[in-house]
Amino acid sequence: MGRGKIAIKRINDSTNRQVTFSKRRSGLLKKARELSILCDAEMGVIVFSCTGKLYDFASSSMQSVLERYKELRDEGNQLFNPASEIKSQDRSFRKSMPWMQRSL
Amino acid sequence: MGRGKIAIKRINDSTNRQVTFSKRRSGLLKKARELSILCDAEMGVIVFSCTGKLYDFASSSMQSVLERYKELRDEGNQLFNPASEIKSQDRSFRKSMPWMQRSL
DNA sequence: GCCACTATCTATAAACC
DNA sequence: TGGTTTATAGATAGTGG
Repeated sequence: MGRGKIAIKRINDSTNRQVTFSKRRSGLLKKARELSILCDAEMGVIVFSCTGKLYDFASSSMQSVLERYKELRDEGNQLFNPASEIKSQDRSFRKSMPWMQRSL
Repeated sequence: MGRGKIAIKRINDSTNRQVTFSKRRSGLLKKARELSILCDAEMGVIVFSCTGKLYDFASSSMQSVLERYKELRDEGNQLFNPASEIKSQDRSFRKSMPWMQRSL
């Protein structure tokens, strides 16, 4: 969008990259906020800038989103009950996440 | 965007809400992917539909994003070293997140 | 590195299959 | 219920201060 079309690849010029990051980051967070409100969806967005600064959005609270994410991952993992029904998921989220076990 | 303008408030009609969710979710994930590539930013997006289905995107891996998020939260919390320098953050992320302590 | 402008590009609300 | 089309709203690339 804008005066010219750009290819989706890393922007080499750091100044331009920073400007684009600022613009698109705010656009992304706005879209996230709108989606959560319009569709009553729980969601979270976490973004780190190149300089390590954090920007985020959570419809409820990030804690709630991450807890729910972890629960769904645990279910998908079926670490302790491999025979039980597996909830359908679109993508490959059934990989083990031992680093998150017992964190709550 | 579209034939008509809509207010940013919960869509009451469930069919319409579902359609909008589907469209805007894919748009959001696309934007997230573009931002991460264009600006070389590490990021993660987690979305739950009304029906509880999970959709997400992570530039690297969700594990990496969440670990980094936790680390930054811990720094900001300064739970064990309140006198040390506090990294600047835009928003109110310095609330305690005891539920995440010692999870890694 | 940040705000304003605006020509253009993209996302999407409705309509239609 | 899920794709396709189309007009329009919205996002943003390039530019200037």
